[in-house]
Amino acid sequence: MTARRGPVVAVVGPTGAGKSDWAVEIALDLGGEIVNADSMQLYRGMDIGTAKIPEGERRGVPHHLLDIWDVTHPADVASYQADARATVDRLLAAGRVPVIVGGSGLYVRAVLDDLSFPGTDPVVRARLEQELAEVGPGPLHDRLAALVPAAAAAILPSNGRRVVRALEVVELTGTFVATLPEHRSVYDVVQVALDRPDLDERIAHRVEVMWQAGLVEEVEGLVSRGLRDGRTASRALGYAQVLAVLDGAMDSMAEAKQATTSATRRFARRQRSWFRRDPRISWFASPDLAAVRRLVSSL
RNA sequence: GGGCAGGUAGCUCAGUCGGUACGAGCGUCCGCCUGAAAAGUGGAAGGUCGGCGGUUCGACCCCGCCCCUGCCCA
Repeated sequence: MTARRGPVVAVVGPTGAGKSDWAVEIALDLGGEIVNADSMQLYRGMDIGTAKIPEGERRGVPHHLLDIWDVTHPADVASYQADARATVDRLLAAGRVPVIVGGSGLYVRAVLDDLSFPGTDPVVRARLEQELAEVGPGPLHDRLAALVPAAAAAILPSNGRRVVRALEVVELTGTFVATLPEHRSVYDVVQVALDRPDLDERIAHRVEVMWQAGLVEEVEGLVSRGLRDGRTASRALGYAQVLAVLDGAMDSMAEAKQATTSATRRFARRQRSWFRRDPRISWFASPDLAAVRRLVSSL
């Protein structure tokens, strides 16, 4: 493992709080560059619905790991981790401050913390998923319990997704650890979270603006590039709902908009509970540049 | 003024031939999360069943009056 070094800044928190803009300010202030840690902004062409910061608002600050995947590419934390680590290391070597920004909790941890992902095997995975579809999660969980009791105890029998992955890893490596490691970083990092008391209203407004800005057209354009086949991209908030209307599964765009708003709020709550358990994070209700500067200099 | 339908969880609604509300979805709150993570998943808290009175051993469910909402007729 690499020796601890930095500084690295991470701007996290629920969606719609204004992380991107604050991160640009921070980068400008510290001589840094942005490293994206938002799983959906990794996709090329998904701009409006992911609220990707427009070129014109980046104020000259280089942004890395935006638009690196095609919509058909299934998201993959492990490969993201490799890319992000390489980027961060390169920036540090150049004397720049990496400013990691994003609301994908697992992705942020994959960059900052000592997480190493066991391998994967498409064949094994496909077989297990097929089995899951046929018999449901119960029997698979029973099997996991026989193989690695501790892992089974930590994973609920109803969570087919996790059970499948656990079985896959067991098949590949002989065991599986079903709990996340300590919150300990491999870098000297300052993590700040931005949240807002009026986040729900902001989200509703943001969704409204996305539709006005042409989200529907964006989705239509992406469909021709294979969005429907994108395992991850097709499920993105806003995109999934527009697709549902285009496919006739949902009646109207008004309904899609409403569904997007409530799903986004639900997502924001999940993000909060993810980041809340990380004791290293300092929370802010509005951007505070001076506070970040202070935290960085006290590293 | 008359008629009809309805007033049950924060919201939309189920439900009970009179015997402790089996409620559901959404929302809210809390939690989990190692190669799909804007995904996946578990739990909890919320109801004096519109008001008052009556019948009854017992009413949210029956009767009366009243209030409110919607529709219809005048």
